[in-house]
Amino acid sequence: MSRVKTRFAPSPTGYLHIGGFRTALYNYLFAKQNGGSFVLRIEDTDQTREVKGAVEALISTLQKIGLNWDEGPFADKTFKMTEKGQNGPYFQSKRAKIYREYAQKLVSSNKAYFCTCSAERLEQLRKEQEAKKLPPKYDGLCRENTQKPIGKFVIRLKVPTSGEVVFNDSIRGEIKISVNEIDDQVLIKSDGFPTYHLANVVDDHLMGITHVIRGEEWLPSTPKHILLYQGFGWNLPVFAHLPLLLNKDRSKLSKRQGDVATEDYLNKGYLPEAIINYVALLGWHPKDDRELFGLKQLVKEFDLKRVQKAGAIFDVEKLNWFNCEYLKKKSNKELAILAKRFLPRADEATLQKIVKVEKERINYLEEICERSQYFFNLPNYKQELLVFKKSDKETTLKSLKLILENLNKLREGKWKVKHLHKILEQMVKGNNLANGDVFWPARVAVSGLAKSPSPEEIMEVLGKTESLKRIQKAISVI
RNA sequence: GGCUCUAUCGUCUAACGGUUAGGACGAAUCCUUCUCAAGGAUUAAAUCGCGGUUCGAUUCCGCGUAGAGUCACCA
Repeated sequence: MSRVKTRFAPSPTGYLHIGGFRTALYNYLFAKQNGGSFVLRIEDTDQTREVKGAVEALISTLQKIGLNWDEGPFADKTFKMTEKGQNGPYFQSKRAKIYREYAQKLVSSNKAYFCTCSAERLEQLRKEQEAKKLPPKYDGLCRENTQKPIGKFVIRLKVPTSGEVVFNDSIRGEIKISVNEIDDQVLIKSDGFPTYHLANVVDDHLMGITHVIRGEEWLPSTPKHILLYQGFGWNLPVFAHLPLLLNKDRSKLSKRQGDVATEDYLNKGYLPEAIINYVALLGWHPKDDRELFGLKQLVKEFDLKRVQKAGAIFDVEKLNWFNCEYLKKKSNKELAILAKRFLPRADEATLQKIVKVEKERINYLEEICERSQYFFNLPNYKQELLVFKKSDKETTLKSLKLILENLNKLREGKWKVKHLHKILEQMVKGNNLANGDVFWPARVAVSGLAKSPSPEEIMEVLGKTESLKRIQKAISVI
């Protein structure tokens, strides 16, 4: 058995679809656990669909999330964005000549032919077939055409007229399709570029791909690919068709029903490790009940045999949970760096303090921006909010005055949660008050909110001056 | 419509043909508590239907049903 080699072969549509990311991840995991390599190949043979900046976006997302591809003999070394040790992805658009040569070989061996049918004729044909309720298929008019025509032409695959294609999918088992279901697929388009099917098969063979791990949407066209392998006389790779990632309504995961771009999640401040962990578990599960896995552990534990057959709904709620778990593992310092872009106004020290109180209350880092506004500007609040539900106005006023008086005695250097808490606690005991009489108004005074972290946490972030100012204000409005 | 794939709690999923069908997310309740969050405890929640094979079927087979994917000079 030759060395394992897998590939991720996206077409550059502008962003990395989360389903595409899972495909890439599984390819990566499988290659690495077998000591093999993982290559990236950009399938950009459709000149009409070129999206500028798409390749760079794709690569930058892959790099941000930490999936690195290996170099290969066909790597394009001129590609700028690559880093040390990575010789860049393959670009099919730069290999058009290779595909044409291979298509010609197929024609020479009578496995393909030149077709000069016009778009109009094909359109006409389709309409007739539809009217007769027949499946739309090329009628084979040019089937015997082995001479290269003058002018525009395409090259089509000459699908056998009888028999069936049988292959084994390592996730789904044996799959059988009659050749009658397979159309004489265009291999080389009239612009000289290959279609997906040809380029894919030629590259997978030339690059020595041993395992083709891709989305289930490719299952119906796999027989065409097998016919191509057979036409060339090449050995088949192992095929594994992954179940689809689904919207809530069980249709194929798409835009319009939430974020499907991996970078959207990255931009919102979901951690790469959380995304990797969650996505890995969408369609795969280890033998036991463990759920928290880092990339390295996944490489060790992943098992293609345990990949699910049915599609999986992408549920943000569970992603949130994973993200919270990984957020908790980060130090305040690390989080402060990551949160910087969401709170550009705050300095390093403040950021660390904010992160400390908010990190357990957010699902993803972007939320910290909205959530922590009260640190910078005291929101307007109704004076009634200052009074705890089990308290009254007089007690609250008395309490606030006591808070101001007692906290004022605390030196700036000791303005920490621990000491602040102790003072407030002693105030409660010493004055025969309830916790709600003291902590609630203190909290509302400094946050202006009905729901917030505890008063002492907030005060530590605000500092003595600002905290006392806010308490003073509460006394004046009540 | 043809072809192909798929089917366990709301969601992700576990279960050599033998389990009180397990875990996680989410939900609910309670505890803790100044509120929120976190934490702790508890609860509800599933084998698509019908046949067959078998002592025994979530598991194997058939038929149905439902859902999805795919039928391009897009990938």
